[in-house]
Amino acid sequence: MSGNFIHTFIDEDIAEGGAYYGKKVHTRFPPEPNGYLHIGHAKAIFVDFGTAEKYGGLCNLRMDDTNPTKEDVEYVDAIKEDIRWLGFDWGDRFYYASDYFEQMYDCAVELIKKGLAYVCELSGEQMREYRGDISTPAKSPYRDRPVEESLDLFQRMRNGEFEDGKMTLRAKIDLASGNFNMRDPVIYRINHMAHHRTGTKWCIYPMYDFAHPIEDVIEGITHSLCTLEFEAHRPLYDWVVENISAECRPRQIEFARLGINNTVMSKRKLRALVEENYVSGWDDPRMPTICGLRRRGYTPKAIRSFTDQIGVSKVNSTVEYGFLEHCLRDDLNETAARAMAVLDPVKLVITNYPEDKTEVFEVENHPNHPEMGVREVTFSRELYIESTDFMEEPIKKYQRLYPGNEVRIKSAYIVKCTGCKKDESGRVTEVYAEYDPATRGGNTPDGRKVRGTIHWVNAADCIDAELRLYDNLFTDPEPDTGDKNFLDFLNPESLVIKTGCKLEKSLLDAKPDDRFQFMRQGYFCLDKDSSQDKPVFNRSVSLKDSFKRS
RNA sequence: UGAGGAAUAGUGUAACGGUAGCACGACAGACUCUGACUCUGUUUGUUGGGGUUCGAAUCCCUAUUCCUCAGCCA
Repeated sequence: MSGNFIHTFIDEDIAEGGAYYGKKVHTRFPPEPNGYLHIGHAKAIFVDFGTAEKYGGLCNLRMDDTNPTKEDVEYVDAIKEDIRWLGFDWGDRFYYASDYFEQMYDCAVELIKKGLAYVCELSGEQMREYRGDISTPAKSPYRDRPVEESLDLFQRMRNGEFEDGKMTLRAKIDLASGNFNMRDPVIYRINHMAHHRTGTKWCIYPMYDFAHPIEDVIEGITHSLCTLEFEAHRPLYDWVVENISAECRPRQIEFARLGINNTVMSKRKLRALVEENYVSGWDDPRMPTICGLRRRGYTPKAIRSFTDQIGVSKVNSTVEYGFLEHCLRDDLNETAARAMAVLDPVKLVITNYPEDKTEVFEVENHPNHPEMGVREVTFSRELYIESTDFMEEPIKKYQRLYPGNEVRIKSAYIVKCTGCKKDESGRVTEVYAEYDPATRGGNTPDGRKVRGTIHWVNAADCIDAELRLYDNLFTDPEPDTGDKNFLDFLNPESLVIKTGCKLEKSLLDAKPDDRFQFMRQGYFCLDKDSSQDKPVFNRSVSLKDSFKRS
């Protein structure tokens, strides 16, 4: 792994020594349990866990659950499962920010006592009005409230004496700061709502800017890695760490979040896609969620390879979706078993092959990995082949079936095309060919060159299946920038269901985690909807096709 | 016109002040019982303008462009 700017910062910290940084590098991944993890989180997970790993340190998993209005236990388990699936391990360091509420409260009291926080009775509307602007400082008539009074009011806020929004606790910093986050930010608000873990014990909850640095201090985090939008919050982060009784000084470092073209990544939008039924659920194979990618057939290795290679920087960037696909192909090419499947079947009749004869051929499961073994497929007079593997009038450089041309029927025989039959509309219904018995097994004893090899299944001995082919959910590279609305760019062809596909019999034994490469059709995996009666396979990604139809 | 960031090929990402490299893509070719894989080759880049220096992507000045911030969200 090559170094990135975060490593440079950490190296500097280590070089400077100091009481704290002599210890192990300690990071954390702090999702809010209000939705499912997506590929963007995978990058953050890689940065957080990967950085700790690089320095022989530790990374905690922490649920940042300081706002009960949006959070739910349902997400906690899903998040843990996804991270585990990606292959990261937080050991016994799984925490909830809500477990620190008492300590956060104590910190708030400490700030009030130091004259660094006060209870403010401005309403939300008033606060907005009083916030000022670039040239006008903010104001609050409650700023100089005596410490004792704030202490009393804050206690009573906690006791539940006031309704939501009635008052807030604010840090007393700088009402004229050019950084609005420093204009006496709210650090506690009243919210009479049951929290998914603490129930009704609390009716006041700390704000992110106040809670996060405290969480980091409590856990002994050395480097708090987060995304770029928190850059302007760093002065506040540092302010909190400096003004509470902290035993360590975590350093916040920001990096760019992941963007992928033709993809939306915000939880709000993904939720809209799910709730308005544009997709089948959070794990719809078209979703950029971890569970969606998993169902699509992505492997943890491919995702880690992706996050590893896109790099970490402070530049807002958009990675091409094709790069994610490349990473998947790269993995699956080595590990996926080969199998034959015909998506658009047309019958091929070997006219000089006996009608009642059946042969069994052994086919390798992987051309480069003999240790993956072989499987048996049956062969007889009538086969199904891909309709695109025959052209009555071949185009330039076409090397598959056309009258007079020879091709290899994968692992079986070499056949010579003799013609075809068409229906009244001109559609080819059957293709005819003659086989050469001397080429059994697909060999050419006379050394003749046969350019094309096509895949097939035995018409009398195959399974009927449904294949689902996916494309990007959006047709626009940046579906939600400027005045655009991402819903206007939903791709109507993002899911193409192909029924009546003919698969070789061995695929009946497929298991959920198996991955297959269907010759020239891409990589597939069994879908969770699949059953013995109705096998369903998802295409994870297509194969590259350099054949130019001109 | 406030504050904080960022600009390197089509995309992403490297380069103590010392030959601008890597990956993906694209293009061309070789190989092939997958028009895949693999291999070979080609293409394209330091935002503009000054300055310092023997030497600048890197340091300085300046211009331009883009991103983030005025939630009692995170």
